Amino acid sequence: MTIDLRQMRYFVALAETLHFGRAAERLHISQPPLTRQIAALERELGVRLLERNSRHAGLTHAGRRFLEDSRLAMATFEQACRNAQLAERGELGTLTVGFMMHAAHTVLPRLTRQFMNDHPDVHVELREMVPDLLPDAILTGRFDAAVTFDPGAIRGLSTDRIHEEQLCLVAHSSHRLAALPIVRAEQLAGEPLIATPPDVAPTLRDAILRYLRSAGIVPVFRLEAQLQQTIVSLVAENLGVALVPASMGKLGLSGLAFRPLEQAPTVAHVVAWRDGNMNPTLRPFLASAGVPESSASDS
Amino acid sequence: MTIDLRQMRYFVALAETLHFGRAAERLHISQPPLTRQIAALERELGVRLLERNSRHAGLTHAGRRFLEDSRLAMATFEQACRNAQLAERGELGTLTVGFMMHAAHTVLPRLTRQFMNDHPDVHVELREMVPDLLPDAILTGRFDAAVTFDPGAIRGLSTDRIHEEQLCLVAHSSHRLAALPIVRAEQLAGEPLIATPPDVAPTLRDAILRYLRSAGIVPVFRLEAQLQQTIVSLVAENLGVALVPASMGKLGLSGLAFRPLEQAPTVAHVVAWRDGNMNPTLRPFLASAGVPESSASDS
DNA sequence: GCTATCAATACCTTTTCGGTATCATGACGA
DNA sequence: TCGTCATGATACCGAAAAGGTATTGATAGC
Repeated sequence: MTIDLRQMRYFVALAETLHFGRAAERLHISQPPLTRQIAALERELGVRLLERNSRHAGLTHAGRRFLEDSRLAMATFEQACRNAQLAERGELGTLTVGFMMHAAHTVLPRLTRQFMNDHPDVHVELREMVPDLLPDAILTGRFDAAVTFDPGAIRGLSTDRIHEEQLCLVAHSSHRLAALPIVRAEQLAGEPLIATPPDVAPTLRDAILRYLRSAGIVPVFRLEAQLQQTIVSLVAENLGVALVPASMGKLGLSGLAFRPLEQAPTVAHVVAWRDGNMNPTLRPFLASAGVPESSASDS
Repeated sequence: MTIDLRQMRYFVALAETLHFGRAAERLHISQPPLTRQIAALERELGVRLLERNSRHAGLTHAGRRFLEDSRLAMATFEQACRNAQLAERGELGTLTVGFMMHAAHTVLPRLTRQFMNDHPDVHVELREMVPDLLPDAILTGRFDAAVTFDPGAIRGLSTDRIHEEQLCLVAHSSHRLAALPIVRAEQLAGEPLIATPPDVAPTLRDAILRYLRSAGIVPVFRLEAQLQQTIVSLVAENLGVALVPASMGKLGLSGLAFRPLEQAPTVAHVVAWRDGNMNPTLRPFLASAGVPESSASDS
């Protein structure tokens, strides 16, 4: 078929006025081209769309049907164009965000709500993952962005700090350390500690190690688990104490004491993304996360 | 926008091959026009659809979105064209059929099933109506066709007989006439009859009158109702006897006796339509009803 | 650095589209 | 009944757009 959207547009105008002259005027063309295009349309369709009585024209049944369908087709076409523009501006599309479980208790909920409010037509896919696997998932393009502990400098990966919190001590309520209003590093000497394995969250593990070593303590790790939630649960069973991000205290588990540390170390959450990720929805997401325009764009 | 379906078609071909030369070949044009049309499309949309690396091209996120939407838009467009052709052939559209209630027990079910089987995309609207109002409803265009007792010759109305049946006597089981295997007109003398009012179904009323008068009987109508079903129900209450189309006996009401009449008069069902009704679904409907092509077309 | 490949550009030809003028037709009024 | 008016169809012309051929430009791989 050589039928054209123009012919469809002409036909709709004609069907709505049922008058070649007035329809042509509305289309900003003269009457003869309109007559010709309609004739061509009818010829190419092989369908009589209008009943002309030389006095006034009326739609045939097929014409009425074609009018409805034409309106739909034109709307669908225009929607396609509009969507392309929205997609390029990052206001329409899909964004896949990986995050470590711990972030579900800190920045992720508000970040997600903020972004989804500002960009209602972006489909967001959230994927939980242990921190050490996130950088690779971003670099291979499986995720567009990630929220995790700072993984340090990685080639091709940009990061921006969006959250920082102190570590605190968590111990069973009956533990001797639970009686202290504030805990000093030296007081942890010889205490069996529960922590994440070194490869799962190196930043967090390192922060704990540095803190203890600066007080001359050689830590004893007898029990390890990947998730902070798991660690806290194990502490609740009195299997040891742990240094965890202060936000874990908000979970409201009973039988536990969260105590501040003197000169407490901090851990940061970052949002991370691949340099050169062209998903247009990424920039708005970074903007919602508070990443400065400069560091978002020079990646 | 001056964006064209052609450009969309070109883009889809290009997006599917990701190669200007091969896409152009598939479109039966040479490569330069394709390059130009795609460039024009991107310019008019204001959206970069392809990432060209001079070695091979890839879709941008917006391009991927536009590809999906373009496929939908093109399909919708083609559907519009196809539908117009189907509508003209009467294979798609809406047919409104009025009918007298009595036809629901005779020809209407099989006629409707036949037509809907043969024309699955035609929407059928059935409207019950008392017989005397049907011709006007057709002439004013509210219905495309009607199934009713023969209304006689009406200007602008064509009819074709599609069903004929004898009248029979219906009486209460305890009635004296119920004992007879066959009933003669003379035996109805003085019997109170239930019938339709003269203006509701003149043909039927006249057939009954002629039958009785030919036997020299002056009928006594003490009770009248519009619907044959109502009449039969009243007979079941022993409020009188009635002459009704034989098909009423199939309803299976208990306590009633249906008896054949000697020299029984017949009543016909016709399908009726307005001369010059241009609804394309009407011809196929008349064909399903068994109306000869000649009488359907010369109207 | 050379070559092969592929998209972009230049330039020309053909097609299509729109504009003006005019014609054909049928309704309406004198 | 004839003239007039309204309206869609045709004829013809100029402008715009599309496609074709030849060529250039850029880059990946040897």
